[in-house]
Amino acid sequence: MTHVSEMPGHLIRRLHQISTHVFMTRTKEAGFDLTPVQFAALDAIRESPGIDQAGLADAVAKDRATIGAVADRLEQKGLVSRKVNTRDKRARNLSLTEEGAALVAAIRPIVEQLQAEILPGLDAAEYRLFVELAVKAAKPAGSEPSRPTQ
Amino acid sequence: MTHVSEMPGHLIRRLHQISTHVFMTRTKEAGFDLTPVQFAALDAIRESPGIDQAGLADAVAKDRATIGAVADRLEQKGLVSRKVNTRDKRARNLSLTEEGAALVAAIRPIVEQLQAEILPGLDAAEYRLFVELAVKAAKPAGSEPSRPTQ
DNA sequence: GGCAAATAGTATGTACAGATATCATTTTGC
DNA sequence: GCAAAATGATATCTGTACATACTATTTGCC
Repeated sequence: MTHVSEMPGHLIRRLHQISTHVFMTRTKEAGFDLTPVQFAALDAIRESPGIDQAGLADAVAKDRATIGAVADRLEQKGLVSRKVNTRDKRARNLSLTEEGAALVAAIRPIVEQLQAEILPGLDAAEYRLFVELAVKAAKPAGSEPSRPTQ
Repeated sequence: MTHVSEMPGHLIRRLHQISTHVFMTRTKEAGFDLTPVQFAALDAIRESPGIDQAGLADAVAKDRATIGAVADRLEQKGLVSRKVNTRDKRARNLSLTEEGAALVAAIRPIVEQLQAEILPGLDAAEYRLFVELAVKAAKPAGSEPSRPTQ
């Protein structure tokens, strides 16, 4: 009988927890107050300025309700601006403020560096292997780039 | 420059999401209404009947506040009984009710089966490799069993 | 034996995370 | 061109998840 602690579900939950903790600790040390999801959202907006919330939800793999709340907080922090799309009045186009762009630029190197700390038990080769397997596992069923999300 | 979608932090968050979704879908299909954390807690109590909440928090790697809330819900569902420890009146000893024990026995095979679905993109060998790497990565710094958590 | 430190649990507040329902607006199907 | 379906966003609800602060109790130390 498999022990719960060796089931992928439990292991992944543990890693998620460690990952979040490392992120929060390191970024706070560096003087920032941002969650992993907020960072992911900012980075996605940087890559696709003017993206709407549904598009952002898709880009960071969250649902619209969650992204709405995240956008609220980012707007309140003055990192993101939200403008009603003139062509589709249902949609809100998101873009980084100057402050938001500066913050992403400053925090990105830190985030890249802390990745290694998320998997401290693995050596370089194992780390690469883990990432490779995780990418493969997290990819949606049809792996061909036939549906470019748009 | 590494893309966010290939950073361990993001990959792990995605996998966690998929994992939770598979768990909820499959167990609901089978007629159960239980979250992954609630299942983990029940299984830990089954393994250590009479464990207190701090011990349980340790066993499933959550903090005391979270476990208090989980225990509330499990008690309300009639799956767990909470008794004040007579020797230490601060502590509450948790054990499975008859209903709780029956539920764990019924749901455990389902949970074991759905694990494979969490990583659908991986073949058997890759799956085993992933679990091996995840176990290694999730293990606390000092890997020797010198500190048996008690 | 008595007081400080440690510990178990609870309460509160913030932030995801997803389900569901609702509303406004746009697209479509005919 | 208009009703119906689809879509973008918001609101609400449940459930983690953790930090911090607080109470009650126990333990350690002198």
